[in-house]
Amino acid sequence: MEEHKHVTIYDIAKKLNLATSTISRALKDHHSISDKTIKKVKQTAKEMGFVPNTLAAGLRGNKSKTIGILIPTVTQPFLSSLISGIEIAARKSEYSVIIMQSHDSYDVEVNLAKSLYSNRVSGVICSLAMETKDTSHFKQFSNNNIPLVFVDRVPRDYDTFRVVINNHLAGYKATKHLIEQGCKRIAHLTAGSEFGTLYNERKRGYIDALIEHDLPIDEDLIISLKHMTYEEGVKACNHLFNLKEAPDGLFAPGDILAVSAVQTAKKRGIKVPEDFAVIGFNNDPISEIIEPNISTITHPAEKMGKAAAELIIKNLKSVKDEEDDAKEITFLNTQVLIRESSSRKI
Amino acid sequence: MEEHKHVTIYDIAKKLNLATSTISRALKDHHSISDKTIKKVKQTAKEMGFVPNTLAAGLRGNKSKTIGILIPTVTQPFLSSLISGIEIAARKSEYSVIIMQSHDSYDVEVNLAKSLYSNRVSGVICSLAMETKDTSHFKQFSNNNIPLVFVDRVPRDYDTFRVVINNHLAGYKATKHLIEQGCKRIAHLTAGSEFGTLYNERKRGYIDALIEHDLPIDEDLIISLKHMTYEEGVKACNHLFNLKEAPDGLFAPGDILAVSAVQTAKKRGIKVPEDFAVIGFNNDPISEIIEPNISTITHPAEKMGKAAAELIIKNLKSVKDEEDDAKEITFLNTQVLIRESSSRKI
DNA sequence: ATGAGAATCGCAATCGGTTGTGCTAAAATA
DNA sequence: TATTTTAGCACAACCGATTGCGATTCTCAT
Repeated sequence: MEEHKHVTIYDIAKKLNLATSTISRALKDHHSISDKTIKKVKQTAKEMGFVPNTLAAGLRGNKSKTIGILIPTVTQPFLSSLISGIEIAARKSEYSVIIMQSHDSYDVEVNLAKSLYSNRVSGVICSLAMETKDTSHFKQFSNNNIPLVFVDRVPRDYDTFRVVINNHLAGYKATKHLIEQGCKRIAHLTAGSEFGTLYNERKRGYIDALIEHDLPIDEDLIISLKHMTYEEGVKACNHLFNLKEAPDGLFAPGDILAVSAVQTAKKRGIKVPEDFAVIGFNNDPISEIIEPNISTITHPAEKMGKAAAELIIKNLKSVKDEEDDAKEITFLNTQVLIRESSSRKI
Repeated sequence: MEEHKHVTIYDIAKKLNLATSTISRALKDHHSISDKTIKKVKQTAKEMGFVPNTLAAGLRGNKSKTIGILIPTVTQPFLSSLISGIEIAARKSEYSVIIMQSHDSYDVEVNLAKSLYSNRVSGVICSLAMETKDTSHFKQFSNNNIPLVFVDRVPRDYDTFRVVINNHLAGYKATKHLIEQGCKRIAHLTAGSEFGTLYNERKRGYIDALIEHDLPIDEDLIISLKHMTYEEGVKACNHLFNLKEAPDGLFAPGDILAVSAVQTAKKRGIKVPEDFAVIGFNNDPISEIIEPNISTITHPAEKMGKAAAELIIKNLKSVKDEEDDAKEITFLNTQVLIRESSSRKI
């Protein structure tokens, strides 16, 4: 197999009898290069099939026009949509995207963070692993002016960019909706001992809604899960239905859990939404296909990804404009989508 | 903000009064370095917080320990699972994964291929865009000994690695299953004017099964879609149900289409599977959650991703072992999962 | 025509590992 | 003791683009 040698700016320089510096500048429309030189350089660059070597540029500038994504997994609808949003926004500014999965493991996350740093990514977008209770492995980015954005599962105490929704408000709205449908004993699933704020906030919203409507808070109706999976959802729901005083509603902080609840209820002959109203979270594709389709809270995954990527890129451009108020939390709106699983015809 | 300077092998060398070459070799257990030197170097490297600069290494060796993924989108269950498999296998060998979405556009795919090349990826894994009818933009990889693996949506005529299932056999098995359930008029959805082989193969399997069982091939029952979406599925199914002689079964080459078929049927009062049996493809999560849950063909996405990544990594290691029979098509097994949407109690 | 200033372009260092080659000292063999 | 090996490490070129600074050429105005 023949070894095609890569075409470099040196080759172009030699062919045109110019200095490599001129080539380099011409290729990026530097003002100190004449228009005709620029045109000539670009022309022959194309003819020779020149493709810039990102690595060389990255080494020199100590950055790689690459955004690192560090998330639990890529297979959850919310996260794959997030990735999509990031990728689209990044590409628009000619950034590449490199992806790593923590699988919700703290140790893995620590390793991958180092690997991202090793790759000299220009910025990092992260949604924390379930296990993570300490974020010191992100200091290497902060310490080196590598913009860091946490999305969705954000740490409680790290002073950096965040892109989140108002989880408290969302939890409140979801619960209030159920109350308005006549539910008196609303159950809630949440994450056990969480370091981040996401599920805690939703739970707070749930509790505040109950309080506001003079409903009692029954700890028996609040179940902590280790993982947000279908199986754990089924287990929790069966537990709930076996209570002496079973719930008549459920706010699940994820659509998969809502699906498991609806199906577990049906299996036991419990009518949804008449006997048991359910609202989920995220507006996953499945929520509107399942029967009954599931009320949920919208979660603008792609928009959040776009916002996160743009935060990084903007911050990278304006190195000198110290003015722009960094470290800012971005809130985005969410809506209650009322569908069959919670609309009682009262 | 303080500018932490990166620790380099030069810093380590200075501190230990050794040459940088010794540090470099020691860090990767080169045989020409004594054990105690290795130990000492690794020790102080850790103490000083040394993190290797991937870009520098990549520039020197003209490769980046990175695998590029070029696929239509990351939000389809099959593709996100594929990514997951690739990422896991890649990480095991300390490769990173960089992802790009063609959004089924040929022009975008061409651009992204160039970008991957510019990033000096070690290898490329690609599932072709729907639009793509020409693969000359992949020659840059082949010409430079960058391993290229096509997965699932593979080109018809490119001599390189492939990871696919036996689509003909799968289509045959799916159709045969419907026939065995008593279906006489089985419809089929497929992709219009496809350059690749995927949907054509499934269709061939469908036709061969019909022929083998002496069933007529009715072109009215075969509909070409432009995109494999829920909406197009609904449209196509409504068309089918409006035929004078409506079908009594459907082989859909994707679970989303199967879902759309089942729901369209239900909406029209057509009983599934009694009046209309359906089998999908891929075993997407939704297929077993929907009611009735949907018979389907398994498609081992993660395993295929793993296989593709391993193909690349193995091929990269053995540069000299010209022996290993490259350019080999990997076939993987698939199964018919019989669920409610197609099991008639005959 | 000539000097000031602007417009262009070249030189060479630099980023941080990698690796072929060569040198030196210690270990092995004669 | 003399000589051949071998282990252990140092030198320096190299990958390809970037960029500060200096040098040269060109443009007008005087």
